[in-house]
Amino acid sequence: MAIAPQPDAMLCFNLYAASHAFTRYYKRLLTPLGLTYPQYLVMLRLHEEDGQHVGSLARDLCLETNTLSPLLKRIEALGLVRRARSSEDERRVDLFLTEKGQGVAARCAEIPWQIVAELGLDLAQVRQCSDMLLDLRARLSAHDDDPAGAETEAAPLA
Amino acid sequence: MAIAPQPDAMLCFNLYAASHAFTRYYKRLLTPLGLTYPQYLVMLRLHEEDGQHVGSLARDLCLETNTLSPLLKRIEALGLVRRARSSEDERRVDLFLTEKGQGVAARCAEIPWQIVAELGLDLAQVRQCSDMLLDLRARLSAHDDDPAGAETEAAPLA
DNA sequence: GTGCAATCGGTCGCGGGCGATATAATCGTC
DNA sequence: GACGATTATATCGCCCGCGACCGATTGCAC
Repeated sequence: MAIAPQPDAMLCFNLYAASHAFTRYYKRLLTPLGLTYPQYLVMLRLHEEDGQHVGSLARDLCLETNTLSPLLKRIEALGLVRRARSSEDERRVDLFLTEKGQGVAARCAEIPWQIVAELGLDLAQVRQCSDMLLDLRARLSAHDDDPAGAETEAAPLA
Repeated sequence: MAIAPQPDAMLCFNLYAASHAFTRYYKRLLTPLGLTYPQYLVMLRLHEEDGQHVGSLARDLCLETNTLSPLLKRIEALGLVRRARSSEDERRVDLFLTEKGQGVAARCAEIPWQIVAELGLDLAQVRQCSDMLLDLRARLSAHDDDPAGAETEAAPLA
């Protein structure tokens, strides 16, 4: 179909397309809560561990702080989180769920189970796929810092 | 690490994170060509099949035309493609690689092999993962039209 | 032919995602 | 205490990605 011949192009494109498809799928459940998918991820993380600061959240979600800053202001404007300069380190901004935010976060936490049921996903397969993606991500980020890997410089084509 | 307990949340987040990681990884190779990742996808498709129209490209790449229209104007401004109203159907806009565009597209087509080599990916595993993602995408889009579960949502149209 | 629905591509607005850059707080060293 | 380096967050600009909506073209009735 699309991007046919090259195996890696297939993989990367399938990641790209599946990720967008999942986000679209979530939208049906998130719009009633007034949230977008990245905002939902933030709520999930704060539901697990309240009082984190911006950088911690950025590391967990693999995002830059310049992505999170405006997003956090938006969900603050929705009355879901409170942002407060840390007293320990005035550079940091700690994030706390409001009472309303705790309610929304609790509803967010139910969504994944709902989706597994709806899609009829096999949990073992889900786990296997997740592991593959984790491995892939590790390989990708390993080459991030290590520009032009140790040996793989020549042979652009097998 | 992030989004721990729920298996689906793990899968969806891993998709999300791996997709972004791959895009970042590609950036190192695409920036020298002056392309972004979605622009690269368009070039790949036109390399495979020149003269497609906008809607065809949108279907192949799972994007909306309102995403592609500005993107196509950008790579037209780069001198890589030519946009022309179809003579058969004046509603359609056909897309053709310029001479410069053909050169860039040829270089794009080499990138996937380069990446497989760099990452040391196992082709069988890559294929397996791609297949899982395709299956997942099929399930997701199947539920797109089919609102919620099978719980008699009273489909508006038979 | 006339009229109307469907199709195609487009603009607009908004929310990401990130590179480059700015600002303030903290740390390390003197 | 002074001061440069580092760290944490934020701002700006650009490019997606898409929902909502628009104008033009086409096809299908009739």
